[in-house]
Amino acid sequence: MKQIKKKIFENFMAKQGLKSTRQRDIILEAFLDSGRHQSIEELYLQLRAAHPTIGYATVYRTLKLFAESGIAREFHFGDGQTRYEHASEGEHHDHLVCVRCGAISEFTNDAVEAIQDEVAASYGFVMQYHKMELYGFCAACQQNNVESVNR
Amino acid sequence: MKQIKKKIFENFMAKQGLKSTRQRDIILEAFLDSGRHQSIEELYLQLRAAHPTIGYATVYRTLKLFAESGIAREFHFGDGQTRYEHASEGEHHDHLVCVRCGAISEFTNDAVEAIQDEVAASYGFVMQYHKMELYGFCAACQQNNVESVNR
DNA sequence: ATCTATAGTGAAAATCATTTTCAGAATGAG
DNA sequence: CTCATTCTGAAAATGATTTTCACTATAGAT
Repeated sequence: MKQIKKKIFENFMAKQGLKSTRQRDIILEAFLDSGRHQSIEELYLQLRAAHPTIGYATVYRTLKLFAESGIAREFHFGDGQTRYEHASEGEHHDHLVCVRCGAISEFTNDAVEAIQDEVAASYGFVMQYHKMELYGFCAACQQNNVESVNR
Repeated sequence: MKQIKKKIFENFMAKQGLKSTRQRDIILEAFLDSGRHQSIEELYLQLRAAHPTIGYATVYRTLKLFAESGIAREFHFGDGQTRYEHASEGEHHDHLVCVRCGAISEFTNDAVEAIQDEVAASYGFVMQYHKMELYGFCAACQQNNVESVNR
């Protein structure tokens, strides 16, 4: 999986006439190893530990390239930060976001996918992509009052 | 409907010990008369025509109050601007967003609502609210290549 | 109606995430 | 190895939103 994505990105860069650099390799590696739904800041701070010279702007720029190449997808969950998650061709899932601790989990539901196509069709829409997010209290946050933050 | 919302807001303000002011009345009136999905800037510019002295900050502050009181709902459609739409107790709908002209239409689908509850339950989630957005090309944009912008 | 504590306002400054600029550094096709 | 091109990091710029601050308006008590 990781190798496939590296390959996809490599092909994308070649096709666009863009160069492969040490920084991009480092950021790609870190992104692929990271948990899903990382914010740019989180990834930057993590990177910075091992590679103190990498700049914020480069992380921004590189994550944008990942999204363009198709190996990542951009997300906004209303907290003002852009997050990136790993993306795979043909694969789609939706999100459950805990409004208390911020934990984000994923789910897939075929019925939802089907209904979406139906709705789009009935409005004469040609759908490109869609988002579905359920916001509420996750199981953990209902039980304890601990400040559990886990994205 | 308009009167009901005014009443709801009035009650909310009273309960919070907040004052009723000329500006808030003006903004409320404009918001209720406006189309749905207005961005803050759009509403501000419209207001400014009739009331040149109203400040940007006041519009921001007042729209936040509308959202807190329940008569408005905040939305982000990925264009970096916050939009507010009219909200009513118990009523829910989702959105179709045209990626070309930006037109936003609404739809409701009971099956979607039902499935959402189901999914949330299966994850032990207590759902507060949810969002579903379909992005694609609206019927108009498929036909003509005109720069039709209509939110 | 008047006082007065409190909340509200507008303008400008501050903030925060993100983007751009710019001068120097790295890459890779030839 | 050369050299045009792309990259990079740091800092400045941007754009949306929030806060600050001195002043004003509101509303409950007098």
